[in-house]
Amino acid sequence: MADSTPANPTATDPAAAWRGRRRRQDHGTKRDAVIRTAARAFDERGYHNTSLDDIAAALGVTKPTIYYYVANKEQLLFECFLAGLEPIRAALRRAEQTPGSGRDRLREVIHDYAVAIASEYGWCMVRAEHQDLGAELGAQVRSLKSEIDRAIRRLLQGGINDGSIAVTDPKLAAFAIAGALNWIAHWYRAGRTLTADEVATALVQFLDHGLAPREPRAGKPLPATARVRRTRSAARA
Amino acid sequence: MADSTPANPTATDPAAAWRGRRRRQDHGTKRDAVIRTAARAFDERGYHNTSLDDIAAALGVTKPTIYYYVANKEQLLFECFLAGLEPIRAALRRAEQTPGSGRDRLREVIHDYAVAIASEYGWCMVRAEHQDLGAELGAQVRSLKSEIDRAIRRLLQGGINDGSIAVTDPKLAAFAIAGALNWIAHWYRAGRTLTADEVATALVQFLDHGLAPREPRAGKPLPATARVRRTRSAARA
DNA sequence: GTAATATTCTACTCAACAGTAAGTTCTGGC
DNA sequence: GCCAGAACTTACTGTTGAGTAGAATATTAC
Repeated sequence: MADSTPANPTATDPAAAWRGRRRRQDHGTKRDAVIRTAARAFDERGYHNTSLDDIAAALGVTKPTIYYYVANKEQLLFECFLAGLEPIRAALRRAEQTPGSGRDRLREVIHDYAVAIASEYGWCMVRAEHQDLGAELGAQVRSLKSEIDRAIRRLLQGGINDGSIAVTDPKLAAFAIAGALNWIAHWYRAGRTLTADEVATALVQFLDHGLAPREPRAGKPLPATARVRRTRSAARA
Repeated sequence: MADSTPANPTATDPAAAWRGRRRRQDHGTKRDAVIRTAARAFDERGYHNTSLDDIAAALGVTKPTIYYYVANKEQLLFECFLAGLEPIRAALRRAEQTPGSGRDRLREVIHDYAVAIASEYGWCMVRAEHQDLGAELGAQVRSLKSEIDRAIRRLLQGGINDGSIAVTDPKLAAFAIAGALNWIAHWYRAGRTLTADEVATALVQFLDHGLAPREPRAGKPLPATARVRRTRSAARA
């Protein structure tokens, strides 16, 4: 749902915002193009290996032009983060208002979350270092991320309460689910064998299988604390 | 090999390798101290926000001393990666030689993998960018990582074949599991509420629950990890 | 048209930091 | 007690890249 503007060429080729007639383009369109191009460059080469000159070159402009649209490099990364995060927040808002079991609602969120991470903003959301944003923006990112974490935990807890989900530790489960989804940003490349939607659907299936209660019949809790034997891992202090 | 010296103070405080009266220390010990200190610094501030002067200062030496032990900054990161990876490779080797169902063997690997990621080398293994190593070392890292990925897929496939594991897509499942585990490097901090072993055990439980077949099959008794907790809530349609 | 404003450019500054040259000090071997 | 080489230092170089000043050009308003 991110780039749904009907026939928007800047979605596939942001530099198009500058090409063609030098007519006064919408300021917002160009700003979006800057952000999207930056996100792609960061994804490809990393934040520190991407100079603003690189991004400018990809857009067919010069470095000061970028400063006309964003305050500095930090803020550029921050905007990439926000742009990518929006669909996830939307999905969570939707889930809050949707009726249904916790598990059903979580399934929807997992799907949309996965698609969002598979987007060009995935890197900025998942792999960018908080230290690269300043103290100010870093704290904002942290806050937004933990908000999402809490929302997922709430969904899990809801599912546990209504019996649609069976996990022992919702906090750990939330981390595990987030990890499985965020990891998409590490391995997925658009345009290969799988579409983002296929990946999302497959992960929904895998995770949902793990969340489901083991047996549909109620009222027979097993005292199961599966212990891993052979603990010969050296303690690190 | 890495930190096997019994009462080794350099494990907690690598700078100790230089302190004390004993000037001429073992070359290997100091080199390990350099690598471990670098790993911690990278974890804390990121690769690019850590200068070699920072690492040198943490060790109580000067920058050229670091060059006495490693060729350059890239190689330093690479060594951190290798150091962290070793326990994982060991766990996989062990699994290959161990009898038992695919699921049992995978459980062991997951545990040891999680502990390894929770180590001080977790950042270097998971979050370091391949581009920051050169083409040469980057390719080596990629190769080692994909080797691990293949091993996990093999374990999954083995479990599918012997009926102890039920997943539809082993490739996707391997990514999901790796993601859940690697994500530890993003959120876990040693010395807080949980020990590495506790985290590992909890994740083993969560993931194992997801891998288990839905209902017990004939001839393959499953360990009692299943757990259904029903609260008194009514089901909603 | 012309003034006002928006946009983009050229041409810089300045600091950070990887990496090095060349010298100094320590230590074990003899 | 002297030497060879290991270990470490001080003091540099060169480059890269973020960020800026101010001029130039385009676009809109009138």
